[in-house]
Amino acid sequence: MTTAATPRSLEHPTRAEIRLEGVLHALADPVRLQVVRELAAAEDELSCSYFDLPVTKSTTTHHFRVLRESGVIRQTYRGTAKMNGIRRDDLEALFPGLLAGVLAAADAEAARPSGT
Amino acid sequence: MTTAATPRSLEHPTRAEIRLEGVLHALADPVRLQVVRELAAAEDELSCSYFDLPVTKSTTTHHFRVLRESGVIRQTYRGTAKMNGIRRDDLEALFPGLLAGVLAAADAEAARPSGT
DNA sequence: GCCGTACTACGATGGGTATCGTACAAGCGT
DNA sequence: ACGCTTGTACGATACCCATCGTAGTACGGC
Repeated sequence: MTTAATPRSLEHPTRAEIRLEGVLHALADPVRLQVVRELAAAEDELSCSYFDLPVTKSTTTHHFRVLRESGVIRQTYRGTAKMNGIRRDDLEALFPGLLAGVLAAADAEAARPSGT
Repeated sequence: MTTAATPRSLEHPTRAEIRLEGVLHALADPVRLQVVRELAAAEDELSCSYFDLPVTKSTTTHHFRVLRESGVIRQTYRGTAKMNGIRRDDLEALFPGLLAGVLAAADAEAARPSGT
């Protein structure tokens, strides 16, 4: 029983609650930007464990939460896995072209020879 | 004399040194985003003292430095004043459309009724 | 030469946050 | 039922950073 019911629901900001500052902040971290890029590349939703990030699992959870709470991604439970998808429609409605611009910029930077 | 010559030069990252992460970080702060928006709206360069920011002068200096060191703006001395201008060409060459996208997003957010 | 304006440098401070480890919870498969 | 996989919660830590105040430097004007 444990508590009768833990529907495992996740809090997401509504479209109106998404703040540009928060989105930019979320995207300003290299780990999170990598997640968003992979998520955007894959049309499907991806589980958290799909990603091979250079941090521990605790930190991974933290980053996914930042992305969710900033409104960049939507998370849903699917069994033991947690699926992640970009909130394209919401972001596009609020900030048209922003996501595409950032993703293009990330691609451009990744293609740069100074990729250390 | 002081030291014979203090050309008052300011260090700017070269175009190749500009990092997307740094740019996004710079733009993720509300004070700095406000500066960039005003700077983009005005075609001319603007002095630091032109801006009416909700922080002290020390903090203002700090924010302008972050913008300069991230490669978003270019600063030049003009007498006692320090003029600021957006590095449009460099940003456009590196991340085409990014600046425009962020500025449009900022405008969109500012136009939102939930502007608290 | 002096003063005022514009900006800077330095130090202090407080809050945010990226990171980790460990211990735990939830669900699936056998 | 048991354990494995997946992800979470909590606490600790260390660093970054936005903010301030005060003192100081640079330059132009009087």
